[in-house]
Amino acid sequence: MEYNQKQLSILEAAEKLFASHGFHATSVRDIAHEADVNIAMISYYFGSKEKLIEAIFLKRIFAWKLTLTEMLHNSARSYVERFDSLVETYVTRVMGNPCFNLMMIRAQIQEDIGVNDLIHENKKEVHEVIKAFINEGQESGVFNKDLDILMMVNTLVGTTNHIMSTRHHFQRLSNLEHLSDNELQEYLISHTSNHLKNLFKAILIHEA
Amino acid sequence: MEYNQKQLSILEAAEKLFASHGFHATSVRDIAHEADVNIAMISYYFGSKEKLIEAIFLKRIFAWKLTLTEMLHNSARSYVERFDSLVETYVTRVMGNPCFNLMMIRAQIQEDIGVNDLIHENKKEVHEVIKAFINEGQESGVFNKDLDILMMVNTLVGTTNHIMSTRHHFQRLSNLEHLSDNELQEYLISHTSNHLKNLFKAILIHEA
DNA sequence: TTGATTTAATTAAATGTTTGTTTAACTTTG
DNA sequence: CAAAGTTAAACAAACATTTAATTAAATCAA
Repeated sequence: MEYNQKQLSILEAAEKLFASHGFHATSVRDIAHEADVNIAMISYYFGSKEKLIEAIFLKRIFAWKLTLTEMLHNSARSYVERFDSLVETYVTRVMGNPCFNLMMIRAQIQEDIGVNDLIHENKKEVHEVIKAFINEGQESGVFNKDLDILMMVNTLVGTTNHIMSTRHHFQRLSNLEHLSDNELQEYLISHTSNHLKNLFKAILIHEA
Repeated sequence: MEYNQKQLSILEAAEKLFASHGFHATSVRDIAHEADVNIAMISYYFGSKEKLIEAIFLKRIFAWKLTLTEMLHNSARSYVERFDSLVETYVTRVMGNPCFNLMMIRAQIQEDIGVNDLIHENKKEVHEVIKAFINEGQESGVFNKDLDILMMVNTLVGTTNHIMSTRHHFQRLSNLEHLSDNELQEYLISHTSNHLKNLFKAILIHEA
């Protein structure tokens, strides 16, 4: 799990190219060229194109699970604070790593890329953690009963991913074409997380 | 725009394969085999693999724009009824045509497939129609002011697409593995559209 | 520290498939 | 009998991966 500079160049280049052109449309030649290494280095270090994409996923998924669990178990903060922080952290993470998250979306859609089982296993664990947190908040009387937690998670993930993956359509539709990529990213983080927090608060803590 | 049986077989096979394996991972040989036609027929009828995918998009997009406009302009129904019908019709359409919608999602993510401009143009028109409808509802006092319509549309589209494209993950997480594909589809249509209607109603017609 | 020897890193070239598209011959149809 | 439909075979280009040769780095006894 420890990579040298050349391996990191390959991982970064692959993530970028897989994200914008897709796994199958990206040749190992393209990756080697983008990373400025010889073609054979990819087989030498990672074995194959398939194993390369697996390495990318394993690295990121592990880190996210850790962040999430620590955040929701932080009992120093109120349930509402922790929920807001969940939304904001998730949105920030997706908007901040568009390349990786586009890869992830594509891998879930595609049935033939080997990492699908890995992703499902991770989804399940993440869902359990969030469900446990919200149930705890319900028992302590902060959150409403009768919440469809799975649907809420799907709204969080679906909305955020959709806005991220079509952000340039969004930019044009909002007349924000004067913004730089970084400015757009900041804008999307604040607007998306505020929108979602409002939406969820309406069913989480207000009466029906 | 009028296709014979052989052309329809090709279109259907291509839609299915592009959806599950992606554009680049699907060879014209695969399509020819799935459609049970000779390889050369694809070039003969559609010119190229690129023009084949364009034909698929043009056919579907035109039909959806027509349905939507007619529905929202039907002044015999109340604003709330028309809004509910918008949500329900959209969800039904996405869940009912997973192949095509997976293709659409992928095309938006991928920058190199030629249909991206076509999709953006369509998105813009659809957004204008929905915006005009909601503004009308606001002026007649049915809907709240200060709505971020673009964010709402992104939540509708993002949530629905996400649930559709990860429906088998969803099925496992909900312990619904005993359902057939058709039963699952029915379940997803009703649950997703009810969830979204509730969510939107909380910010559309209830006070802040 | 030196020099011998092994290991790891790197390369250009070659390998054998698979790709999208075309061709030229053949059959069916109006 | 010409036009449209259909086919198997052929095409060059691009593909992922391997090979064999070369260089750099590491190891270690003297």
